[in-house]
Amino acid sequence: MSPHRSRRRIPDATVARLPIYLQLLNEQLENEVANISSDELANLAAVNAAKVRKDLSYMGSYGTRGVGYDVEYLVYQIRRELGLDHEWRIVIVGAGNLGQALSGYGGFPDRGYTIEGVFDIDESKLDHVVGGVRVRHLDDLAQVVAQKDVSIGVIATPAGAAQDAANRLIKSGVTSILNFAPVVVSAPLGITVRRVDLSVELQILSYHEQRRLTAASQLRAVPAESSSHASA
Amino acid sequence: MSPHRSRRRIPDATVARLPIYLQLLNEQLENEVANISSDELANLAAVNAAKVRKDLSYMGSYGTRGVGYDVEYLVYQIRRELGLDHEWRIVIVGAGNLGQALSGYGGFPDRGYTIEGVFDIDESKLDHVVGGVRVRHLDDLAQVVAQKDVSIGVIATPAGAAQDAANRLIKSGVTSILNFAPVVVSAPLGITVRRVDLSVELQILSYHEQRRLTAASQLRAVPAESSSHASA
DNA sequence: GCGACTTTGTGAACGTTTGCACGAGCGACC
DNA sequence: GGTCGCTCGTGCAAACGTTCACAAAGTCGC
Ligand SMILES: NC(=O)c1ccc[n+]([C@@H]2O[C@H](COP(=O)([O-])OP(=O)(O)OC[C@H]3O[C@@H](n4cnc5c(N)ncnc54)[C@H](O)[C@@H]3O)[C@@H](O)[C@H]2O)c1
Ligand SMILES: NC(=O)c1ccc[n+]([C@@H]2O[C@H](COP(=O)([O-])OP(=O)(O)OC[C@H]3O[C@@H](n4cnc5c(N)ncnc54)[C@H](O)[C@@H]3O)[C@@H](O)[C@H]2O)c1
Repeated sequence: MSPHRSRRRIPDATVARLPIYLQLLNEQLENEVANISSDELANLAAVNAAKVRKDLSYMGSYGTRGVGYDVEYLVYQIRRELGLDHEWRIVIVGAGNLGQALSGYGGFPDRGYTIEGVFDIDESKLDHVVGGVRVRHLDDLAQVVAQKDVSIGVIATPAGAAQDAANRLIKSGVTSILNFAPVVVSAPLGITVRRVDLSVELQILSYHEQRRLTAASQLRAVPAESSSHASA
Repeated sequence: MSPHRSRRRIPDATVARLPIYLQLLNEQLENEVANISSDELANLAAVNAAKVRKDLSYMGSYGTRGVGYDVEYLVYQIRRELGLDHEWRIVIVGAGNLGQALSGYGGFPDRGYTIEGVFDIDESKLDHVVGGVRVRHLDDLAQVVAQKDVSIGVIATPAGAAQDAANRLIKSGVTSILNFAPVVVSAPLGITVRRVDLSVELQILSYHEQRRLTAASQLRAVPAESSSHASA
């Protein structure tokens, strides 16, 4: 496949927003909306309309002036750019509370991600079936990754085991890692690591909370603080 | 309390890194490391040393030239800045897979967050005890939030119910929301909303995966792509 | 076919974040 | 007390990201 290949490099900030546009556009498709303006999409995503246009322009995706964007075509474009025209195979390391919740999560298969295995070292968890996937021993990881050509690994182990899990994933051939453990895992260049850390999120929230409190107690009549952030 | 109050406004990018420094510094404390240089901390956090120094300087936290930073004092400073010298009360809306995993998660109480309630509308889930917290009916939300002075709400409902959950939280008096549902929830100015979306993370990963593939198939000898991102 | 209207695509201005480079301060040792 | 080596704090420039503002390109009604 190669009608037109990834032209420019897309800025990180834009890449992080494309999935959100995609989700909103899919909702529009379900409501049989065939066309959408940058302004409408911007409202849905709670961002600036110029940003939407610029983001979309990176994909070379063309709207029609005076009209807007064809929703279906836009969905196609974004999916292609994000690599969602492939199917991605993933493994989960750690079959505890979080690992099990993830295994059972419908959001994976919905979007073209197939869970090829869930791994743990706890004997008592082995062979349990969670979310339709049997828990296997961590020692089988390399084999499954190689055999099924898995490229994404999810770490759902306790913090102490996360770096080891990452090492094993990388050694097995995984090139992208999503880490839920609250530690910084290091990886060689060429491996993409992203961290999702609940406590970091909470601490950012409490920073703003605290700020609100002290701001309120200090000056009573401030112009109007910008808030309602990176809305979700 | 007001020994010295929040001086300047701290940049968002810095606020997002402070929790990570904090986590690393706490680990250092456990290892009885009393002092740390910006360079060492930078290595642990996988960022640039100048960035670490600048980040810390926003707090007015002073290191000692030629020596480094006192770990304990730095921990104190960051905690204060993030509002972790208060205890924050939170509620969780949605007691499904994710809500239950969150309720049972040790990471909350560890860091000064107290779960004051878990709420659902599914009769069959009411009064179950998950993670030491009894599941209550959503109709009790306002009462609990008011009575316990809850400021943070976590949304773990299906996507369709998330906006309603947010509305109820806000009406009840919550001012910060952490949303796990894959939708954009809108909130009035003055409410901080953060979104944690698994599928967004995966799509960002697959974008990079896809990029690696097409880059490899196009030019064989590129200088060396920067990767190994926002390491965790 | 023309004018009124709409909405895109993008240059340019502006704001934020990063990273370098270096002066200044501190400790240690002579 | 002087010198040396280390590490902080920060001015500055470059990179990155956002927003404005407007010409260009389209639709639509007549
Ligand atoms: N539970 C949550 O809601 C939640 C939320 C955010 C983050 N987290 C983080 O996610 C991670 C997992 O949380 P959890 O609640 O599922 O913990 P858990 O203790 O329930 O599960 C951890 C699992 O990992 C397994 N494990 C331990 N060492 C392993 C290794 N070396 N290789 C493979 N598996 C190993 C354990 O046997 C266990 O099954 C933790 O780092 C936690 O901080 C959890
Ligand atoms: N399970 C995961 O691993 C996972 C991962 C990432 C994101 N998510 C997202 O988190 C959310 C919850 O996921 P889940 O797997 O726990 O789903 P779930 O279906 O297991 O749980 C949802 C719960 O919300 C309750 N609920 C429904 N409507 C409600 C309402 N109006 N008010 C209060 N409660 C209501 C339901 O009764 C149910 O108990 C979803 O939006 C999902 O996309 C889940």
